[in-house]
Amino acid sequence: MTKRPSSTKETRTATIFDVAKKAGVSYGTVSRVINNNPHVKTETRQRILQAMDELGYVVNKQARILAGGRSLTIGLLVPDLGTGYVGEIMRGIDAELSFNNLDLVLYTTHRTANKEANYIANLASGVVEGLLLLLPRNPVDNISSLLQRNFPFVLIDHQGIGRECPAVGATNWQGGFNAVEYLIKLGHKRIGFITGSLDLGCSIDRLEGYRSALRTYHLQECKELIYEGTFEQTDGFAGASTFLDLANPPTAIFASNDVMAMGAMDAVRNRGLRIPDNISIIGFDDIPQASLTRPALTTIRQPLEKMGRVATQMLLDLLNNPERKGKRIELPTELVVRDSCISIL
Amino acid sequence: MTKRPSSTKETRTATIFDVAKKAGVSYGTVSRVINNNPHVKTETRQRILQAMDELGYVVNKQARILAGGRSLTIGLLVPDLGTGYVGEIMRGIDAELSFNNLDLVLYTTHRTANKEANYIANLASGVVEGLLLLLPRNPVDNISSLLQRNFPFVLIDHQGIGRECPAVGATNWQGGFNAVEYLIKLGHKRIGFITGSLDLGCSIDRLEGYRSALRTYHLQECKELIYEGTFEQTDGFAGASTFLDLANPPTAIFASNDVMAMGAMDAVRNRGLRIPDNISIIGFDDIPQASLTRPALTTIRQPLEKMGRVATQMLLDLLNNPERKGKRIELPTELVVRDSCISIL
DNA sequence: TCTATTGATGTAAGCGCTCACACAGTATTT
DNA sequence: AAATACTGTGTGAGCGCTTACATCAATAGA
Repeated sequence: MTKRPSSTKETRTATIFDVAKKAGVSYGTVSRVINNNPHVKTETRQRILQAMDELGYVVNKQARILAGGRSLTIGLLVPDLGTGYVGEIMRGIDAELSFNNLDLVLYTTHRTANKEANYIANLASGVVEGLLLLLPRNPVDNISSLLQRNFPFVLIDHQGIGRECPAVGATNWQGGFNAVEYLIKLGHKRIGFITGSLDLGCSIDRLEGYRSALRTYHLQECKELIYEGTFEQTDGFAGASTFLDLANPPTAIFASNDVMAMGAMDAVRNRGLRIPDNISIIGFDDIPQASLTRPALTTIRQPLEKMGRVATQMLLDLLNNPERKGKRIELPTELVVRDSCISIL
Repeated sequence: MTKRPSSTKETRTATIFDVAKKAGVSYGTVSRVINNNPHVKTETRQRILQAMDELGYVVNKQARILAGGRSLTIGLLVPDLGTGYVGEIMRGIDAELSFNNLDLVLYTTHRTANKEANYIANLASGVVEGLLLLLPRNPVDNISSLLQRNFPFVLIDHQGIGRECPAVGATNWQGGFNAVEYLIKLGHKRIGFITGSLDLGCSIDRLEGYRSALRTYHLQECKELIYEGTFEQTDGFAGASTFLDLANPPTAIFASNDVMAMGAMDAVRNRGLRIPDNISIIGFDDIPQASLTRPALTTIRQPLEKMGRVATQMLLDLLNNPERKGKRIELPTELVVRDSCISIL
């Protein structure tokens, strides 16, 4: 309960009253300038701006929010930190926010799971103006609560519930299709697929893309060539191992994300096999590590950084136009050919 | 300037007054309960707590800060996002903060570079109670400003100015020494060293560790075997390339961080040489990618996640005991042997 | 038994701001 | 020329809380 230095006399920071006094106007006018209210004479505005500058005045965010103003900060809810995936998206968000002079409050899921009330209250008390939800774990609860409160938010890399939510994703179906098509054109006929968590729409879409490509090229879908994973490296390892144990193992493996692809690479090497000579591997995401593996991983690039950017823009748009109903945007994926796939024709 | 739903009548959240009314006490007493003031009868406290619970009351942070209370959030200043290095440290910070029920506001350097005033003002107005500075770019300015304001902060992976600052780092000297000692014991006599940014204390320390190890084992330090980098992958590539152009190239390269080590690996492979057969490479950090490279990178592990944790604990300690003068803590580094170094004895 | 101390509560003031309203002055309309 | 609009500004109230002080009862010390 220590008193902050800022509240002691000596370090007092300037308030609108100080500015008003210095500029010879009332505090109300200063407030108008702060809020870009047009009803201020240009000359007066100049004078106030100058006074602010000389005093080093900066608006007190707490007071502003409390009085009903804007907080100019948005919240970001992420499942966890430290994976390249989240980092990339955050970079995009940060860049966009920075450009618009907004602050970022970070919430991690494990935290808010315990303190749901607190987190909701933060929203309610205006700490953040809007929310960016990155791959939320228990989306239905959160989202319906937000919808009900009419609180602005954008989902990232998540389908939302009932497609009614503002969301930014990638063309997962197309990406899956392209990956498999690429392998097929390389001559592969037996292609193993390691899925992501099937409770996530993106995973389903990638799976459907895989299936569709097989159908398009008149290949039979084999049950034993689909392994259900959860986006973890160990799933990739296990999936690939399972495939290699098959009597008739696949000649190529498509993993629903890069991390699992790396796990698969490990499994393959573990058997003394070589990539891509003995088996081709393709991933999904193009996280920064993908180009660093040996062999460098061929993958479907999701524009993660851009997804962050676009989602943020969308949220800002929603904030400025509350009546607007956010829609779902899908950013195109792209095949990035590196060294982990080979033609067997 | 849209009004938040929270300020409309229908969605009004409960205030201390609502709680007070429900519990049949005055708002002051409710405030006491919130702030753990001992002067409340246990029975009364129970009643208030229950009322809070029933009303779903949560304290309004803005009002609390404005009135002079604690914000319960701390700020984190990072140079950028998306590298494994920052992510790992953030994980530690987040875990510790989460444990203590504190929120996190994220500032990235590029942003605050432009908006220095804003950032300082945020501090002054109590948005954050303390600050964690991760590898600040222009540390002298920031730090002296913070010291002068007597504002609580902790440096991470940075020496500070004049060793007077609370800081958490790793045993960079020892780590550098151990890396080189390991190579020497493997029989290497010509060891190239790629430095980090030499304006950072940690880089200097690693360099000194390198030198000290050479001296200890009676090896001559060669000017041409020290390449000055800036922690970027391209520096690793350039440094290794330079070494390989030497008439008498080194048999091992020690890079001041893993990212540069990866760059060096690329350069080596680019010449058609093999790691570790033709040249051994050792890094520093042990970022998550390090174990994914081929061959897996031998490196000096910095306990990044732990550094984040410890720094956070230190900051919390500082907040609770303002009179205490934070000291510098160095966490031990550790040699992680993987596959990128080989004995040439 | 009377005063000093502490415990438990209530109350006033104010943190720095925004918003709604009031009101003067100027411009535009009829 | 009067009515109507706007422009530009000042003022009051209040956001939800903490803090300092006031109050009053209960206990302790003399």
